[in-house]
Amino acid sequence: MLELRLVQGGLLKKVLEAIKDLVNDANFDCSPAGFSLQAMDSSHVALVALLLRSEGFEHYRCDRNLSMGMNLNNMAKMLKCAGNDDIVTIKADDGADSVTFMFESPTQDKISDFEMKLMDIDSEHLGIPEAEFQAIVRMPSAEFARICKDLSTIGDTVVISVTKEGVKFSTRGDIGTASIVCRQNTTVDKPEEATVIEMEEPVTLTFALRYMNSFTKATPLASQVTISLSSDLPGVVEYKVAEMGYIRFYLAPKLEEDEIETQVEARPQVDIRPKAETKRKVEAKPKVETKPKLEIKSEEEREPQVESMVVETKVEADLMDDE
Amino acid sequence: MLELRLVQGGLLKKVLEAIKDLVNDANFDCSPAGFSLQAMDSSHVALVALLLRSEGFEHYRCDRNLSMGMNLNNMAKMLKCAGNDDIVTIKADDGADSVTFMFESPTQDKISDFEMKLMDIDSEHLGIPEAEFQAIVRMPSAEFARICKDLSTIGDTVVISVTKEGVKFSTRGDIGTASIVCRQNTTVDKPEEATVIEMEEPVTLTFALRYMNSFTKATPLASQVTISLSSDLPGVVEYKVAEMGYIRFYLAPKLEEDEIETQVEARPQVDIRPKAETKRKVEAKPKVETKPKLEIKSEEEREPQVESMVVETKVEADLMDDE
DNA sequence: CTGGGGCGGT
DNA sequence: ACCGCCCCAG
Repeated sequence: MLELRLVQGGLLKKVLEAIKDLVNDANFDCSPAGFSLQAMDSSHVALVALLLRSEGFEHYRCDRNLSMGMNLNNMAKMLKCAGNDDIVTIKADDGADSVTFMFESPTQDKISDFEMKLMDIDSEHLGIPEAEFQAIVRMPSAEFARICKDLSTIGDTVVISVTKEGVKFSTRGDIGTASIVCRQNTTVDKPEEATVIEMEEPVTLTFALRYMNSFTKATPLASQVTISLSSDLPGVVEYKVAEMGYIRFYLAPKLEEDEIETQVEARPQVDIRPKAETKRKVEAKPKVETKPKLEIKSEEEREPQVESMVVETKVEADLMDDE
Repeated sequence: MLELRLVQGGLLKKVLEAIKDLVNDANFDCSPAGFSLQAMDSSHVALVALLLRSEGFEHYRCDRNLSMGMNLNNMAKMLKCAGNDDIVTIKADDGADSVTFMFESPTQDKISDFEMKLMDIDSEHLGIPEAEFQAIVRMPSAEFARICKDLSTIGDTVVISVTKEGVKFSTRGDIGTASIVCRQNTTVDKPEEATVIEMEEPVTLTFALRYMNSFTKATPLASQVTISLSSDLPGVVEYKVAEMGYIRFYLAPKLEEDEIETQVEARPQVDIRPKAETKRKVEAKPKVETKPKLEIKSEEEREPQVESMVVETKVEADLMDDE
C-alpha cells in the first residue's frame, strides 16, 4: 500500500512539465526514503534523475518498495487538472495495475480522483556515481534559461567555459557568433540572484542546446540552477525541488571537432547505459561515435562496493549527498 | 572605426522589430551626424527612413562615414538577445566585413558579444524632399494601430479623410463597410492622448492596410504617431524615437478606381526610385500602373539645390526640420 | 519592467 | 509543441 500526500501539488505539476518532453515512459520508484525516478531520454543522450524525499510529504506511507511504470504525458495530463495549490495524494495498492491521483482544493470544496493504468517498463536502475567536478556554477535559473534560448537562435551547440572570473556561453551559426559572459557575483540584494563559481580548474565543454533547452523547462521549480562540469564526465544541470529533493539532468558533452579523432577512445568509459543496450550499440556501430552518449556505469558494471548498493538502500545513498 | 554606445538598448530592439518585416536587407549609414537607414520595402511600395542622431548616444565615435549592409532579420535576432535595459554598443572597424553588438546588463554582471557578417547591398541613397503637407494628424499611436487592425478585418484599403473637425478612416469589404472618425481633441489629461489636426485644406487619400499595419509595428516606440498627407505626395507615418530621432514610413496612395484613368498621367512625377529601377519598371510595364509606387525623386533626378545635398550633409538637413 | 497566465496561431 | 501576443499583477 502506497499513500503519499503532498501539500504543494503545484510542485508535482511542475516536475512533470519539466521531464515529460524528455522522457515518454518511466518507472517511479517508491521506497521509505522517497519517491524517485531515473530515466534516459528516448535518444539515450540525456538522463533525468528525480528525487522527492519522504520528509517533504505531509504524509508518506510506503509499505514496501514499489516501482510504478507511467506514461509521463498521461500523468502530466492528469496533474494539469489539479489546481496549483491543491493538495495531491498519490495512492496505489501493492501489486495493483493502476495508480490514483487525488486532488483536494484548498477549501476542500472540490475533490478530484484520477486513476491511471500503470505500464510495465523494463529499465534497470542505473547507478550514478557521485563525482567530483572540476567546476560548479550556480546561477539564476531564469538567466540560464534565457541564455540557452538566446544562443539557440544563433547556433545548435553551446560551449561552456568556466574560469575563476566567470562562465562563458558561446555559440556559432550561419548568421554569426555569440558569446555571453556571466561574472561571479555574490554581493547581490537577493541570494537567488547570485552567480557563484566553485572551480578547481578551468573547464570547457560543448553541449547540444536542444537538450539544454529541454532541461530549462524545470526553471519554474527553482530560482537557481547548478551546472557541474568535468572534462571527462557528463555535465549535470540540477534544479532543487523546494525542501524535497532535486531534478538532475545529465548530458554527455559533444566532442569538439578536433578532439574526436584523438580523444574518443582514450576517454574513461563510464557508461550509464544498461549492459545489453551498450553491447547492442557497440555491435551495430563499431566505429567512433560522434554522437555523445552518457558515460556512467550501469549497476552491474560497477565496483563491488557500489554493487552492494541495491535498490532498497540506493535512494538513501542519494539523500546523503544532497544539499 | 565605429563605436556607438546606446544606453537604452531597448530602443534599438524596438526599432528593428518595427522595420524588419518591411525590409529584409538594408544599409545602415553612419556619419558624424547620426546612425540612419533608408530602404524601400521588397515590393517597392513603401519606404522606411530611420534617423538616430548622434547626440542621442552616450558615446558616438564615427571616424569616417560608413555604410553597413545588414540582414535586418538576423540583426533583430541578435538584438532580441539583449535585455530591454541593457546598454548596447555597436562596433565595426573601417573596412571590416562584420559588425559587433555588445550588450551590457545594467548590473554589468553579464556581457554579451554578438558578431554578424555584413553584406554588400547596393542601394542608392534616396533624397527625400521635404514637403509641405495639406494635412497633418497627430494622434495616439495605439489608437491608430487599433484602427488599422480593426479595419483590415473588413477591407484591404483605408480611405483617410481629414477635415477640420477630425480624421475619418473608412474601408469597404465583402462583409460590409466601416468608418471610424476621430475628432480633434486637445483638452486631454495627458498630452499623449491628444488628437491634433493641422490642416491647410481637406485631403482624402486611400492606402493599402497591409502596409499601414506593418508601420504600426513601430507603435511601442512612441505614444503618438503623425500622419502627414497631401493629395500629390506619398503619405508619411512618423514615430519619434525618444530624444534621438524618428522612423518615417512613406507610402504611395492608391488611386481611387475612378481616378486611375484621368489622373495617373497628370500627377506630378516625383519618383523616389533609383533611376535604373524606374526605367526598368517602365519598360517592363508601359501601361497604366494601378499598383501604387512611391513618387519621390532619387538623388540624381532632383533639382539642383536638392542635388547638392549630398550624403554627408543630408542627415543634418533632416535634423533641421525634425521636431 | 518583469513574470505569470491565457490565448490563438503555425 | 512552440512561440508570439496580450493582459494583469507585483
